[in-house]
Amino acid sequence: MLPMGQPKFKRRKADRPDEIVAAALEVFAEKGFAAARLEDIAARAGVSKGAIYLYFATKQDIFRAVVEQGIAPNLDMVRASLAAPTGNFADLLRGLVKTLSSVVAATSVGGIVKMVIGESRNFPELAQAWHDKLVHPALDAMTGAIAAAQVRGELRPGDPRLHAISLISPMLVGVIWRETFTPVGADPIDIPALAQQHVDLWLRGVLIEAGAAS
Amino acid sequence: MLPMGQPKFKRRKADRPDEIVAAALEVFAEKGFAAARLEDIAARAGVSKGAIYLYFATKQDIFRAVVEQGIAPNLDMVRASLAAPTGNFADLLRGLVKTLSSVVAATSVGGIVKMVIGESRNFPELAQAWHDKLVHPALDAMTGAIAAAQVRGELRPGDPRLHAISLISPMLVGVIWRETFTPVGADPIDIPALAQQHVDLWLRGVLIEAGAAS
Amino acid sequence: MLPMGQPKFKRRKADRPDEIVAAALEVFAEKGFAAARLEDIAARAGVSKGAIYLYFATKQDIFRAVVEQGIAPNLDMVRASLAAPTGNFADLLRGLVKTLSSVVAATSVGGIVKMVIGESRNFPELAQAWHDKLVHPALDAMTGAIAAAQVRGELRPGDPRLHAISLISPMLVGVIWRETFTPVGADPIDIPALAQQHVDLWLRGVLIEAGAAS
Amino acid sequence: MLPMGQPKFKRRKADRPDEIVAAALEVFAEKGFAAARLEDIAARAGVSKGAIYLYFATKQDIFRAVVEQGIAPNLDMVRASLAAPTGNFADLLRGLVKTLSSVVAATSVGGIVKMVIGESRNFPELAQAWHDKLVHPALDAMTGAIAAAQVRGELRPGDPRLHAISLISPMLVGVIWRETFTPVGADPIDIPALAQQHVDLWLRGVLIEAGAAS
DNA sequence: TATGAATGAGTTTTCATTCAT
DNA sequence: CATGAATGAAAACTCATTCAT
Repeated sequence: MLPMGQPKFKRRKADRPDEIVAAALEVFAEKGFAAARLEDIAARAGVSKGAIYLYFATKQDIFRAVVEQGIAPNLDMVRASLAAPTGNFADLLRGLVKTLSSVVAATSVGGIVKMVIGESRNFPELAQAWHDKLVHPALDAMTGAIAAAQVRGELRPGDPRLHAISLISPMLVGVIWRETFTPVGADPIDIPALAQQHVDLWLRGVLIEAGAAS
Repeated sequence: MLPMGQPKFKRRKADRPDEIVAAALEVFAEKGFAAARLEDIAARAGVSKGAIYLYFATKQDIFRAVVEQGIAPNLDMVRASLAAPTGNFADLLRGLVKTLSSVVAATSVGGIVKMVIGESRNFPELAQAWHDKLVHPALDAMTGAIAAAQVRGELRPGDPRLHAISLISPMLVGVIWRETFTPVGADPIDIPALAQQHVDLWLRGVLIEAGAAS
Repeated sequence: MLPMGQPKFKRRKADRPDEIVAAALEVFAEKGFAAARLEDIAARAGVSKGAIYLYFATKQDIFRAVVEQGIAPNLDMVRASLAAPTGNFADLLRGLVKTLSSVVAATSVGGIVKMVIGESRNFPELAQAWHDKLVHPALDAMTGAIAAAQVRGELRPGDPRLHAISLISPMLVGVIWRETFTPVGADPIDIPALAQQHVDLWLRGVLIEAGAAS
Repeated sequence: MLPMGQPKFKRRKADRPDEIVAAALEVFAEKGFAAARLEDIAARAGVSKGAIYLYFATKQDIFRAVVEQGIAPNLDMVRASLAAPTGNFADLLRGLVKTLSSVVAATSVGGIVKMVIGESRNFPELAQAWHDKLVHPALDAMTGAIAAAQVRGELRPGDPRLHAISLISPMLVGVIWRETFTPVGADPIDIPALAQQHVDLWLRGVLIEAGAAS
């Protein structure tokens, strides 16, 4: 029996749950919920199978933690963008999209999005949480901003919610493409470039109208 | 009313595979591959578990059949749209999108798309087949049409592949939304309306420019 | 509907059971009872799976028929050998062994023996039938002949049953070797040569005794 | 009585595989490979079905382990016998046979031999391993010893390999008899007695020749 | 707390047997 | 009689979860 207790470099137990969730995210994103094996998650988190049950009661709980943990940071980002000073719409949008596309490129939202989509029928509560807490507020905010800009005469008329959807769709598709087709040899999509070109086009129109060149 | 009543016979070898694939599509789309139970597929197809193995060697084979069977009809649709008379780009596009959005609204592509995305890591061959046989050709054709229209001076410059992605993204997102969020109480997205407004906007631009006709 | 009945070359239905038994013998000998598939037997017999059930109620019944059908012809052979005129023992034995080893070389007893050995615990009735109807009578007859020859002073003393076993063992081992090791590349055993040399040796002794050369 | 009572603990990773192999040997020897149920093996080993899969990947692997584990100890025995001091052939042989027949009487080779014979077509690799590692070396050694004794003038001429086969056959048949016919009521064969009488006879000859010493 | 051997319920897969044609 | 599609009971195998250490 060692006289002086544990080695000081031992990982703090307080970090364990996060490490497990991080490992679980990888495995779930790769295999989906049902095909993911607790043993793989444990191995990737560097703990034993049994240790996982010290922090989570069931496999479903881990999954829930993973998906819910993906909400908060993105929610913050959305809130931050909404809190921007109300300049003109074009500038607002360009700023937002820049932030968004860098977040999307840098984080693992991709995997979580895949999971939310793929397991929406098996975990409706999670799809709902994602919708209610993240997707709907974000979409709502953007819809509101568009409507306001329309009222101000900055934007043409048109259903503002559909406009909002049009705006973010390519980025979402870019993420899905990266998760789905790039790994099997498809040409990658340059998400920031796509986002920028899309927004430019969206803002300026693509048809060259006689006498109305930009 | 049929003169002699429907045959209630069990022997229908020729029809079985399609019935099984149809049932499997429903179950796989709902649960994903791993969580789908052969027993459920069998029950929904109205056959016994054993009968499935008269037509498919493994569960994976059923899955493959489902996903591959989703390629051909859509491929035909793409081909048909490409064979359209070469009018001006706007008309071509409006026609294509109309077809596309009605197909998307009427068929079960939604479920298959979900499966392809969700199981892309577990069945890379299928993701690849979908990409190589359907997604890439379709995207390529659209990219070509856009590039041609740019050359003709109908469209502004810009990366034509990214343009093509921008164009179809909202429809894809609409389908995913329908599969993911509508079932948990989210406001549905009117896909045809979205598609039309998106195309209009894409073609005409959304910013009201001084001196530009509507 | 054909006016004149069946084509005359159609196989007589009376032959069917035998054909099935013959096919079953092959498959059972190769795979053993449990691993043999009815479908394989049917295919090898050139009939449908269903047809088998017109002649046999269960798979076990086919197996019983196969094993029992292996008894009768061999039993006849034993009887014939026993009915031989009581010459001196050596001649009797040489005749018997010649017959025996040619039978063994020409027929499929090998496979049946394998089956009887391998399935003796699963079908004790069959092991018993083989013992009671074939093995025991044959062994008994030979034991009797040896005992008689001992009484006549032709043979040295010794347990006659053990002597009988000694005598036939090499032939049995030869058959088992042929079924077991020859197919995996072992040098084959020349059963007739083995039988003859064994009997010669058995009759004459192998030690060269001083002053007693044959 | 053990001082502290037997540990009734479940955790015995090191012992499990052997316990499972021992249990499997019994079940396989009784039922054959295909008819043996994992559940029976597990029950006889005192573990759950699942525990077996902690040590063996498939049912076939267990079978292989059982059969291969039967090779080594017998191989040792053969080697030991061969290492005997080169006395005259008769003594060598009597020693060998004594060892052999006691081993055969005391161990479970019988069951394994049955399995090797019965499953030779389903597991050719195992039949081959038994032949190459055990049967062939043993037979070869004996063949060599016989040939040498012939050269020394101790033994009469004759194919030494067939001689070797003649010599061991009765013991093999004795084992098979014990496994096959004794359980269904046949008179048992006294294997050591059979072996001794066989060797005596083999060495001395059975025909009483005029003028020959006993 | 932490481990990982052990459990057993649940799933895929096989195949003897049935039965509609 | 004959067929072979269909059935469903049985068996191999997996893996989330428990628990002795």
